[in-house]
Amino acid sequence: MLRRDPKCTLCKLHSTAKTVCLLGTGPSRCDVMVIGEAPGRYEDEKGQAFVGQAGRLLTDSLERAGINREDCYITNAVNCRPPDNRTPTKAEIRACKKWLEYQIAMVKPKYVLLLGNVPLLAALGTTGIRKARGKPVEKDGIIYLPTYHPAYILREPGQAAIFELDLATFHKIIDFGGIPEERELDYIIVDNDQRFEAMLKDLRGAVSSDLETTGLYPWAEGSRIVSIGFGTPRHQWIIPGETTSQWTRKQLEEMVERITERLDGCYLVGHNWKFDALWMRVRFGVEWVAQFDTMLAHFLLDENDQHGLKYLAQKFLGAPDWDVSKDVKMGWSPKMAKYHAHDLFYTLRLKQYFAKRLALDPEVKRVFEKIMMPCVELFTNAEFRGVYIDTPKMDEAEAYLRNELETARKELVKWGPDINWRSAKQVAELLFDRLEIEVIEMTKGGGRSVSESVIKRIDHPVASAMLKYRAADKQLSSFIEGWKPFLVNSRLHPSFKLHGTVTGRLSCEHPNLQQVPRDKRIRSLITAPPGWTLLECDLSQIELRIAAELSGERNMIYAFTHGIDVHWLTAIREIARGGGLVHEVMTTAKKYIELKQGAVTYITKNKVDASKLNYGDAIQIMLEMGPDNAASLLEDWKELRKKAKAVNFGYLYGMWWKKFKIYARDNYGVNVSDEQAADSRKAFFENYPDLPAWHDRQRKFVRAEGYVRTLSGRKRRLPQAMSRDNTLERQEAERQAINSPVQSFANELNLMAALQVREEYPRNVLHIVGTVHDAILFEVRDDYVERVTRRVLEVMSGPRLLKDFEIEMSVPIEAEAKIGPWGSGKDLHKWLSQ
DNA sequence: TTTGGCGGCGCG
DNA sequence: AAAGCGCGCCGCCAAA
Repeated sequence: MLRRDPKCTLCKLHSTAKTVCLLGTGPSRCDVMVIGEAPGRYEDEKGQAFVGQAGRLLTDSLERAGINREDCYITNAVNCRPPDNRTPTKAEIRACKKWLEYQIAMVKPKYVLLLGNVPLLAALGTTGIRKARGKPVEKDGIIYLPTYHPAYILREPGQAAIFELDLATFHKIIDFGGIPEERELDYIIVDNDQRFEAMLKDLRGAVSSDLETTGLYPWAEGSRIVSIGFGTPRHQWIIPGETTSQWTRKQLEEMVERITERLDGCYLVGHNWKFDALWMRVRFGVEWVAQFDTMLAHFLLDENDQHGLKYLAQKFLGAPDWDVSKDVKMGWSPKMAKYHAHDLFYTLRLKQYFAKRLALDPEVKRVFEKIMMPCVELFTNAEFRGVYIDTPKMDEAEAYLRNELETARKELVKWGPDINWRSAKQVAELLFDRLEIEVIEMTKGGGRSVSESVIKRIDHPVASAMLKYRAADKQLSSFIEGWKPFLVNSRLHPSFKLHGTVTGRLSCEHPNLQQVPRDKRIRSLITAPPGWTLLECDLSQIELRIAAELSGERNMIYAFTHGIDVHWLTAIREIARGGGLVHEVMTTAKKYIELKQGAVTYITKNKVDASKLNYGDAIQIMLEMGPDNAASLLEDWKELRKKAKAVNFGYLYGMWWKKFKIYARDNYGVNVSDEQAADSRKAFFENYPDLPAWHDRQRKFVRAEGYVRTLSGRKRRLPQAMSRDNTLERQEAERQAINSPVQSFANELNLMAALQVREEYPRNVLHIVGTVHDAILFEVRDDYVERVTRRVLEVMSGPRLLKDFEIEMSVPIEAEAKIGPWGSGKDLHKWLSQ
């Protein structure tokens, strides 16, 4: 056991220090050692190292990096306090080095963190912390990582990020058991049978896999897999693929088959695995299921960051930039093999690291394991199946739209024969310069806006032709022409990105299935092939239900538990308050009573007679009959509900009345006065009095913590909310803190249901072909439509996975089904009676 | 010739 | 003073 020497006289510091030879603290034998500069005033007084402000910062930062201070031996390069807070001199460092060597000999650390220039000089004999920091150095079998001293961070808070990054690097080194970038790859090109057999034997435990391909779209003409790779903790195996002459097609197929068997017992790791799984499915017809996707793991750990493999490897593992040019990646070469080996190597290493990070947050980990990873497989299948397109109908739609476009164009050329009507700039010049129409709005970039909202307000014959042109042009270019390049055997294969949004919703591209117009002419092009039926099931009013659940809003909860449509409730309450539409309310209510052959009973159990109907009762009856009944009696009510829906979402998520004014004008051509608009907002919160407190709770939480969580535990990090000043960014973050848990959980419910339904039916009966935020699209075999529809609605109103997440909802969840071509499907009742 | 920002607009 | 949230795609246009 090492003994300190309070009578040490190796340098002059003993004469001024209160505590002479203040040695370190921590386990006398451990892997990790931290070396600081010298005791400060507080340490000197206390006789204990690293207990001041800088010590606390060190402890916190170590913890954030995943290192427990208790597991480290912490000491200083110089063990007596230099007077006047000066740094130790070189001579003092040299003199005290003996003590440092004793301590190292005792502790026998594998990894040493050097805090600042003084320990850098003491341990490695070099100076220049700015250059040396962040770069690990190996000496006498010990890995040293220099970084700044925490005291420097206290003085220069701007350097905190770098300090944290270095500590993260340090953690990685500990975790990895060495300096990542210095550890050599050991890759083997599988170019003969012996190597293939050796590879199979090596495929056990955690195995990373990755493909190199000729492109991004596996259905494209000439798409091929260039190489198939596997990474183990021992080797990286690269199999020359379809574009090489190393193996015949038959040999490759046999190899893939044997690998498939072997992978059964492995823990398969991929980065954006859906991509690779899809390629293997398309090119070889095999289904390789991964247990860990490093891209999705990082997405859950930081949704605000990028998730590319190279970026992450460099950020977390200190990897070099191993990227090569595009043409190297697309063709087989030794250079490409090495590149491929890097992908495999770092995918496996990232898995080690992210698995530990996920383990620190069990809630997020559960989302990863129970939702994200199962969804990788679900969407691989959805994308592989694709959506079926009614191509003859598509041709008809195209002809119709081309005709529309031409008609509009003929009208437009009367006003500007030489104008490119797709150019906002040229249109603005025509309208506001040549035709001298008054400028109505400016764009964000300072141009004169020619948006739909502006054109609608222009009283000139050119305006209506413009709107017609735009509508036809948009549909034609985005949904007819835009789809053609992706059409393969009458199917589109959109790509769903599980990491596509900060809230956890999916995004979709190539093409985007989630932005298909509701216009039947386009939407109904998506259908099912003969023998199958398209089924769409959506969670009704799901965001409002979740908002009601989270806020505990009494009126919303009442409405949902009593089967009242909340958008309708808002609409009716607004009418009752404003006192408008008296005539319409009375006649609709009367008609309803007559329809019901006399008296009706409404929720308050009062009996109402048509002849003695008063306005208050009429309002109650309107509420009870709901929007569909009302609309069947008077068309106008449909619009009204739509308007209320926008009001609900707008005000719910923090919209201000000024925006409501704009909304009312653009969507309903209603010019609302400032007073009316402000009043409508007030009324909304009077109708739903518990919402403000929920808004406040969310704001307070996000300001204090810098994040919010969904019911499932998924995190939305909003560091901007922690700003001390009430900046625009902070307010934005606060609104996101309100919206995010709602939007996020709505999506998760949808995914939970999709996962369960998929599990319950085999693929010869049902395919999920896509999701649209709160809806699932299926293809169902004709003879199963009724059974499946009933079951899907059941599952969506309470997926089993909620139990795994210990979520109990007091607000009921309901789902609706539409059977038939998308956008023109019928509900089950109508479908059965056809 | 390619890239990125912008305006505009489709969806939940 | 200013205040819904979340996306992708099209074409234009200027810069590289």
